[in-house]
Amino acid sequence: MEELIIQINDDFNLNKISNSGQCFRWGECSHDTYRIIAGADCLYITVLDNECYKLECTEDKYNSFWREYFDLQENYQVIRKRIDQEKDHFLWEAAEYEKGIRILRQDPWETLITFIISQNRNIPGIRKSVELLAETCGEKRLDSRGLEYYTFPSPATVQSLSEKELSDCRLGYRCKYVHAAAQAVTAGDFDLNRLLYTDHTDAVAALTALSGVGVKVANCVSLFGLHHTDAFPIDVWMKRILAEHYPDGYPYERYTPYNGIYQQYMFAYYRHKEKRYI
DNA sequence: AGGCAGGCTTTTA
DNA sequence: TAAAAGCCTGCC
Repeated sequence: MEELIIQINDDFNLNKISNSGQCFRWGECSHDTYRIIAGADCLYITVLDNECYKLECTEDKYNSFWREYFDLQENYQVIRKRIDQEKDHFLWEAAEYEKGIRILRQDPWETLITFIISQNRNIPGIRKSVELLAETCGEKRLDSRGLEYYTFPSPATVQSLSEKELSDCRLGYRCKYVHAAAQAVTAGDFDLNRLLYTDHTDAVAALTALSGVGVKVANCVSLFGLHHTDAFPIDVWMKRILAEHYPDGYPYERYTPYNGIYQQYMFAYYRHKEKRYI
């Protein structure tokens, strides 16, 4: 088995990332090991001492895929230190508590489908549907420990599914949204990768043109799938946070271009305080 | 025109 | 039974 030890001298907490609600195919194997499925790849990662981690992959695979996936070229300590403890105590406290969250660089297509599925559902339900979709039409592979996993299916593969096959993934009324998105991407009517190079406002405008993609889901895709770190998803929890802690308006300008990263700290922290882990 | 009520699949707690 | 990282349609 290929193994690699890396040291990460920055905020990086697997448990925080896993619980942050941006990824739905992370599995906790033990208190210190996670199995991560992303796109067509699977990785076991184990926490060691002194900011060191053991990755069950080759150095080439780390350099070509996982390093970028974890967004390791970005310095989150620097981003976190921009918060003024006096001016914005709630955000400061949230960031201190949720230190270790990073915005993963997930695949745009996988992120789009995942967040269409996410609407009006809790996290266990989202995980289940994503897994069923992968099992239905993803590719079966073996991970580094010889266990099976399913890759996330391509747009063409999802587009080829029947109504019943999608329905059996427990997608409910979202079936037609998932199918339409797969259709648009497969036909070339919708160029997701182009949106990697626009700003988040343009990306949100393009994404909301898709049926079943509203402003909230579009901002999630922009943030988690296109890595537009200024995207700021507002769901029911963020509405509560804004009403409770920013009754006179939220200072977006102060935090550009990292509004989305700060949003993640607040979202996770607030849910933690409300004891809503799922 | 733009805001709002009601409906939607299914799971989870 | 209500709520869940919502969105669409139809009505006013």
